[in-house]
Amino acid sequence: MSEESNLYTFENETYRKTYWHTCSHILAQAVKRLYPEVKLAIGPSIDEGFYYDMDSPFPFTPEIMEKIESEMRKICKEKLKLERFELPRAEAVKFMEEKNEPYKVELINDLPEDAAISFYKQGEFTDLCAGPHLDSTGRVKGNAVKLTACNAAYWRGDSSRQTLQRIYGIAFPKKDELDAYLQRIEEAKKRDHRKLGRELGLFTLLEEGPGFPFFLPKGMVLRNTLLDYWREVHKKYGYVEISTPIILNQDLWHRSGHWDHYKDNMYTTVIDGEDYAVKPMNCPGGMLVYKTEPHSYRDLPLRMAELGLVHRHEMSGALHGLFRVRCFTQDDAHIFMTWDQMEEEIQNVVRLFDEVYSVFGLTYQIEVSTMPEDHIGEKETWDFATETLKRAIEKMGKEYVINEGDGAFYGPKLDFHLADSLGRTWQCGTIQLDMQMPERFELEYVGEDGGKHRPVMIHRVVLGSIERFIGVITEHFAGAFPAWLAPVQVKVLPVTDRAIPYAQDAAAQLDAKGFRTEVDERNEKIGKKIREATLEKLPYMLVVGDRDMEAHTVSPRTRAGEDLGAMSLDAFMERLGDEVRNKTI
RNA sequence: GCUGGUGUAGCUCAGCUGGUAGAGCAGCUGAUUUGUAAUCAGCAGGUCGGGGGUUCGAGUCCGUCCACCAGCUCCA
Repeated sequence: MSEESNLYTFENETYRKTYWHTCSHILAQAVKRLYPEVKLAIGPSIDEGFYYDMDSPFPFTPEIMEKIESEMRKICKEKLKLERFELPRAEAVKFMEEKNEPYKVELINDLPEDAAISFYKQGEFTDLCAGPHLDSTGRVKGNAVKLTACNAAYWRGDSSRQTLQRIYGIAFPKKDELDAYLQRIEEAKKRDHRKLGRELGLFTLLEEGPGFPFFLPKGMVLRNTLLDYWREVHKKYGYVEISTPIILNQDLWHRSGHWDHYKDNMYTTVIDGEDYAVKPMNCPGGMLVYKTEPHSYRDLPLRMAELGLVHRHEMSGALHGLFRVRCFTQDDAHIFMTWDQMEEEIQNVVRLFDEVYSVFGLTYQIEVSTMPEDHIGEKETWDFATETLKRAIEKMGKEYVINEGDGAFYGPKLDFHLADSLGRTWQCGTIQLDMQMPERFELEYVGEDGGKHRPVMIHRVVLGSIERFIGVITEHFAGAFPAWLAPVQVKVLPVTDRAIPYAQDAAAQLDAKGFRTEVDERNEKIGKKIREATLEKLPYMLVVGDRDMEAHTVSPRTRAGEDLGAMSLDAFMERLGDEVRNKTI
């Protein structure tokens, strides 16, 4: 596809963002027409739509939002020309002062000395804006504009400043595109892991422990199956497993630097008059294990994995289902190695990631997070570590984006953002390179030369948090987990009471082969049993009735509603066994 | 933590301007024995998120705390 051919279509990102940006001006104009007392802050386009932040003396209720929407439609019909002009700084400030727009005045004052100060005028409305914009409000299709939400946002994203009200909107060139978009949002709601988690009996969150999830029996089967697989993969990649305590004394946290950099998020306790803290990360425990015995260069790289339960005090407003909790299990590992093993070892970790993510059909984008303001260690060490991370993945042909200043306090990292089936992304895996902890804990190994040397370390998680990952795959699969993961793989449904013993016998055979099986012995019609088993989203139902008893068959049905017809139980078990072994998605 | 909203039976939700709670599903009991997405009937189930206040009287009004939801901030 040639570049110019799609320049003015909605698929072109630049055009789309320009379209949405003009929408945000139309939104502001509509609000100012209806409510002149509202003060305007900023209104950009975003990845999906646009918003405008405003300071309003009253909340924007749904009724008000509808009024604004219809005013926006009117403005589109008016086909107002958008005209750009510039003003010198002093006049620009005066212009916005006269309009009584204090936020705009602040924005102008903060613009760099040499910046052109530009405005866009449409009808009676003029806004400070760098542009670009569509040439007329008539270019926006009025009936395909929708204001989707109104929420709080801080002025300039600073939580210590004024709370503004942000109105979100979306717009498309065609009405049916808007409808399709809204339908996709509905679909995402149906997949919400909090709803599915309750319906499928996986986990629950209770008032007695906000942010501390309870796993229910079916959720535990899923979790343990996931962890069995995790252990299998890690064994294959040369890891050993350890477990370290949840509570450790406060001296340790001072030594590791966590106390200085992380104490606001840590739970503390006192034991026998001494201060302790509940671990928010597993690394210090890993350091102590490393130090329990001397190491030779022959031991390296030493890959120590730990399914570590950590607790972090997250702000109450940040909690969200299994995605953001206050206690979770990290599938952590600390890899100790020599400096010249770094690159190869990073690649070894990435290969493990690739293998695991592909099993779930998840794709990812890599972010390289660099040195944050709050950090330990020298800039040169950081630069070296950051370059090593980049080089390792570049050599594997991986692409990445830079996330400036978002590294951990002890080192830069590669973050793996997984995209689910709806295209939403979640940060799960991370690979962090650390030259600080080995220093602080005085880790050593004996080199080929017989001298003592300091190892470097990788912290890494693949799934990230087991809880979050279960949330992600619940939404990714919409609760219909692949057979190898499904808490119940087969439900046997006797048509009448006469078939119950036959059903129990089939279930016993399935069970003996290791398949997770249930029998629906209730006195209900087969249609109801099928309906309910389908809603439970389990992979297979086995209908068994008089005909099957006669012919020594079972009649499997998939959750997708496909009747596979009568077959022998052995034939069915072979089919299911293949699916489980191959981890078919 | 901040802004706005919500909180009624296990779940999904009714309950008008204040007059001490209702449905469907789930559960239990019984009838029914049924072949690919809901058989019928009966029974039981709630100090209406907590604790205050206003009132003759509060699920309904007011303040407060808690939890949840949307977002901001922060993050695995």
